[in-house]
Amino acid sequence: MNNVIYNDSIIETDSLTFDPDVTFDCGQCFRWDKNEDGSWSGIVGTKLLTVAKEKDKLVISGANETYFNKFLRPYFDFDRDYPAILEVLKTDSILRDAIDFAPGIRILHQNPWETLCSFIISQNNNIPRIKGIIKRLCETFGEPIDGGCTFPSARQLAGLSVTDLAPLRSGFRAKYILDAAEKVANSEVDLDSLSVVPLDDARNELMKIKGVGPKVADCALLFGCGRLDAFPIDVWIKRVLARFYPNGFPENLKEYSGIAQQFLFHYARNCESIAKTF
DNA sequence: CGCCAGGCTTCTA
DNA sequence: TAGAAGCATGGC
Repeated sequence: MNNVIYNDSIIETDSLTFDPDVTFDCGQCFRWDKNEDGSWSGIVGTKLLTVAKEKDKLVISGANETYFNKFLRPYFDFDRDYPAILEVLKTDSILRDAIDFAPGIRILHQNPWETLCSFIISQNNNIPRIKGIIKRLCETFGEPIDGGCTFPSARQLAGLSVTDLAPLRSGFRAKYILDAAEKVANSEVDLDSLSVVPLDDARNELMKIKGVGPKVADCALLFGCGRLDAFPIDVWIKRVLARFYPNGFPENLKEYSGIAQQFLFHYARNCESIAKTF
């Protein structure tokens, strides 16, 4: 996206290809919260950011220019040509409806460890409680920063016990979090390789962790490793596939099937005329 | 009270 | 090797 302007600690971009209301609320991230004035605040790395709509622009504050270029540009995937990708996806009639329903969804490129850990917590769970567990995880084991806490690293969690994690109230998932932390901290699972190796190899690498199956692995790959070809299949996507793609998802769109998945997920759950028929 | 929540592991036939 | 049960917790 070339219409991103840095201006005295404020980043302006257009609101056409980035709508915070759907991007932050479509189930891909858990550390952004809506403020009373309609803006969003969330922690990315070591900074608390705020994203606010102003007319047809978005204003992102909380980062200096160096931080923006090094961390936020990749996080928001600002250098990817979303309009061009969406044009291709819209050659499919179902995707055209899904994209028109909420055109401002972007796939965030989050930290791989944070994403993996978050989606381990997400299993058989609902979004408000997922956010609560993650909040307590950061407050208990992360580092304090201005306005909140960082997400604890795998190294910070490795070596802890299930009893140590009791304050999170994460239930049966605590042992999975610890297994992930240990395997990542001792390099038994190599997160750095996941963005470059073949997709199946990346999934199998992640599934060495207890409590990580195909769905959690694909979410970590799509939302945390920039693997836009990863296609997480949950109950909603299963319904979409069964009804709209009985012969399988179009082969020619697989390169960006992860982006397509997120539009379909949001569409199936939030478009009333579709959701109520499932 | 029972059911469900962006699943996965374990048990069973 | 498919299919169901069990899993912690909390909201409704």
